[in-house]
Amino acid sequence: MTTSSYAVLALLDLRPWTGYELTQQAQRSLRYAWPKSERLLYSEPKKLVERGYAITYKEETGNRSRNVYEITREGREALAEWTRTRTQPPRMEIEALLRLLFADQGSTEDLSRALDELEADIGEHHRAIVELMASYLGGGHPFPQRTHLSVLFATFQIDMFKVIERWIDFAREEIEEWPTTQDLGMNPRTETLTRLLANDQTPISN
Amino acid sequence: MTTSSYAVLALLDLRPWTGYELTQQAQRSLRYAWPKSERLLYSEPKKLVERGYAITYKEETGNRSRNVYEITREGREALAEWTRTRTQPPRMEIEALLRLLFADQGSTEDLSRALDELEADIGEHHRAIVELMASYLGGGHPFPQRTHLSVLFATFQIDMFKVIERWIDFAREEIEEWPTTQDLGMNPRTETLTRLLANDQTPISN
DNA sequence: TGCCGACTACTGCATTGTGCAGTAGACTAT
DNA sequence: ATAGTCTACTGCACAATGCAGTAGTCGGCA
Repeated sequence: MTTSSYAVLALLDLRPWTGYELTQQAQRSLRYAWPKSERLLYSEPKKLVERGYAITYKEETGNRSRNVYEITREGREALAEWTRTRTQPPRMEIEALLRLLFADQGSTEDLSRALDELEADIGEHHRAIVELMASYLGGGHPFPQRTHLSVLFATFQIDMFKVIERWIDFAREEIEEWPTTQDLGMNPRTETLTRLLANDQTPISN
Repeated sequence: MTTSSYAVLALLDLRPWTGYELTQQAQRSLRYAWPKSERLLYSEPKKLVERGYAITYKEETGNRSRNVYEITREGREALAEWTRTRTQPPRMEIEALLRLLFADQGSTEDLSRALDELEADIGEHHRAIVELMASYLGGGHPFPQRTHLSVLFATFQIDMFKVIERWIDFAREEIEEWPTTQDLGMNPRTETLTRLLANDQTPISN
C-alpha cells in the first residue's frame, strides 16, 4: 500500500465510484496535494480489491460496462490506521527553478522564458482555484459537509500561488539588472540579498 | 533524454564529477527544484555516455576505482537545445495536505499531527537554507561565479517556507475552533473565508 | 440518416524512477 | 584489533508515467 493507494481508498470512503469517475475526481481534487496520472488511478482500485479493501462489480449501461468500486470494512480499518502513520516529507518539482540554477549555461532570454512559463502555469491554477471558491459560495461543493476542509486547503494554494507570482516579479527585476547570466558571482547586489536571507528575511514584502 | 538527464548533464557542464560526487551534489543542490533518488543519479551519467553526451574513465585510488564523467561537445549542444524547450509544469506532493483533505475520516489530533510533521519537515529545510546563505557570506559557494543564481533561488525557497509556516499557524487556529473534523461544511467562519478567497484575498497577512 | 468529433471507459506496453539490500574498500577513533 | 562511518557503487522488485490503442455513447448538423 502506497500513499496513492490510500488516497484512492479515502475517495472510496466518500462514496462508491466507477473507475472513470475516480480518475476524474482524483485528478480534479488531488492535483495540488498528490498529483497522480490517470493510468495509476485506474490501477489502484484493482489493487484495493485484491487486498480486500474494496469490492467491485460491473454496471451495465446499454452495450457497455463500467467497473464500480466500493470500500469494505477492512478498507475503512486500513484507512484509519494510515491516518496515524507519519506523513512523507513534501516534495516539489519545479523545472523552471532548475533552469534558473543552470541559467549561466543559457541566455537571459532563456531564463525569462522559463519564468514566463512558470507564471503561466501557476496563473492557470490560481485562476481555477479562485473560480472554484466562487462556485462554493453558490453551494457548488460536491460534498457540502466537507467544504471547511476544501476551503482551508484552498487557502494554502492561493497563498502559495501568490508568493510564487510575487517572486517571479522580483526575479525578473533582478535579471533585468544582469548584463549576462554568467559570472556575476557575489556582486554588491547579491551580497545585500544574501545578508538578508542569512537573517531569515526576504526582499519581497511580507 | 528526460529532464533528469539534462539536470545531470548541466552539473557535468560545471566540471567533471565521479558518480558518487554527482549523487551527493545533485541531492544537495537540486533537492528543492528537482528531487531525484540516489539510485537514479547513478544511472543517468551512464545513459549520457551511451548517447555520446559524456565520456567516462576509471580513476584508481589505491585498491579501489571510481567512475569519472566528463561532458562532450555533443553534450553541451544538447544542453543548449534543452534550455530552449518548454519547461514542465510545476508539481507538488504534500502528503500533509492530502491528510487535510480527508481529515474528516480521522480525528483533529491526527490532523494536528500531520501539520506538526509538515512544520518539522519544512523547518528543517528552512534552517538549512538560512545557514547555507550565511556560509555564502563567508565565501563558501562551491562555484563562486554562480552565487547570484543560488541566491535568487534561495529567495524563492525562503519565501515559500515562510508562507507554508504561516499557513500552518493559521490552519492550527482554524482547527482549534472545530469541535470535530466532520460535517462542519459551510459554517459562517468558512463562508467568510471562502468569500475572501473568491476575491483572490487571503486571511494571512501579506 | 449517416457521419464527425468529443466524451466515456478503459487496457497494454515500454520506459522512468524509487527503495532497499547487498558488496566492498578507506578512514577514524578507542 | 575492531567497530563504525563514509565512500562507491550494483541488482532487483516494484511504483508510476506516457502513450497508443480499442471501443461504445451522444449530440449536432448537413
